[in-house]
Amino acid sequence: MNGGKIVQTRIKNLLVEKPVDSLVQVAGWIRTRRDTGSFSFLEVNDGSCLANIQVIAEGGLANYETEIRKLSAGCSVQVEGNLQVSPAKGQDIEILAASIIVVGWADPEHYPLQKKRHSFEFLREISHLRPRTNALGAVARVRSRMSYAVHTFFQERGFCQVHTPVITTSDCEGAGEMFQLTALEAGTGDPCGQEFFGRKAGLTVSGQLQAEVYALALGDVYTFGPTFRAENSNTSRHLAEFWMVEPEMAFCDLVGNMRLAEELLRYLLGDVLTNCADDMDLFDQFIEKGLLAKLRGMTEQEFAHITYTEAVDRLLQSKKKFEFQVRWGVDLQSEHERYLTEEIFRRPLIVTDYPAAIKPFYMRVSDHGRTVAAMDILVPGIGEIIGGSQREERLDVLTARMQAAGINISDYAWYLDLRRYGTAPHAGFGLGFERLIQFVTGMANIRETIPFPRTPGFAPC
RNA sequence: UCCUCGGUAGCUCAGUAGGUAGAGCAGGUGGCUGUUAACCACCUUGUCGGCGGUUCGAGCCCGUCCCGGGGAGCCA
Repeated sequence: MNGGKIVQTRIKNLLVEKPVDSLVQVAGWIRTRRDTGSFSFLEVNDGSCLANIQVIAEGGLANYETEIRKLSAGCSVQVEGNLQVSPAKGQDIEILAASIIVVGWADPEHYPLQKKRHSFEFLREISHLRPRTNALGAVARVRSRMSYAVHTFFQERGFCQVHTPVITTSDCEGAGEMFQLTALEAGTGDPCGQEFFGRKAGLTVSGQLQAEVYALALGDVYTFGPTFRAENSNTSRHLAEFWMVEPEMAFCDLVGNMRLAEELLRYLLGDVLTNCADDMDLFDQFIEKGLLAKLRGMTEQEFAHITYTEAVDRLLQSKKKFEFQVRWGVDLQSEHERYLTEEIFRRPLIVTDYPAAIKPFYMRVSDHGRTVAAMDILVPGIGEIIGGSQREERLDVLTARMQAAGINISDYAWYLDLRRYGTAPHAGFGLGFERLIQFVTGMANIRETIPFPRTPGFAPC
């Protein structure tokens, strides 16, 4: 170490390149130590990949008795030594240490992570340490790769990324409760925060309305950022803060919208299967048996597609007894959605053309006026993963719908201007990023798909 | 927010005719072995979720609150 960052090799590269008989240096955290009579085996993980590298620490090392025999899970070390072929089963290569520097100790009496498997509920209580586990580390790498793939997908297709605001004064109807913003100390003044922006402001529930602005200037755009919902919702599929991918395309209708959504999902699945193979194997083996087969099937098979009306018919025809009755004009319940995607079609399903009365003002009304050009993509196990629509581009129709919904037109003058000046058909959708990660990793609870989950009553750091 | 099941050692859990608690793993000590969920022996550990109540006596019964799982609503 001669100032600056320690120069070392990432374990991922060592395991791929296997530069046998060369001097290597790794830095990471001890997973386990096993002693033999005269030397010790250390499992070191540096987070670059799922696998550890085995380090042989011989008794002759200067700090063998004083330090190495005291190493335990969680300690950070810097190891230098010769990479050699391992004579025993279990690993191809290992490092015969020439020196091991203990960078940071982790008192085994108090370090909460043990060698054994922990419950995800417990790990959630130590969100600052859980990325050091195999499963949560794998989720973090998959999440990073998926994020990269989202950008690659859109950039390769000429989409322009737009950073839509986190603070907003316009509510995106039908997108849940908005967190309200204030600059005042609690209880000292206007609770709605009107003192700062001059009007009620909150954290965005969707970047869609602002994305529409840029779509009607740049053509194809997308936003990918944090989104907030103040709903008091406690399920394995909800977060108060989550990330959403929202493309918006000008001169595009519902068909083009559906095509893009399906293409995006299949691209992302293919990418992660190719580029996160080891992590995905872990999920397939320990989190959801058959996960890989399920995902591969999705990349090969086209999504099913039916209209809401057809979905209602199919549900009515089925002999299945539902808790909630199926009826045209009423939104599909979770049990209906799950039955459609898990039992009837057994693959991702796009449902389109919902009744206008149950959908927000911005969705394009059909000629007969009964339905809107909406689409939901349902996947087995998760339910709705994408929701989108063709937007209402006709000024008079949009204005009428907003008035019918009781929306203050003057607050949305800017939104109506998009229809007043050079309006164009356009469409887009929102993809819940964590729900996608949930689907891809097989994690049962969405709180394991984001580093620091925020849920009602839970935001520890 | 509603329904439902839970909260006991650091972790995962057992523990009802109400009589102040156990196991496995982890941790500590010693031994053994190119080990890899290592193994063998011994040892340590508890405001039984919080508060209140019933009772001579509560982990166990009652009330209430908090937290977690599953489901619902809401949604992505």
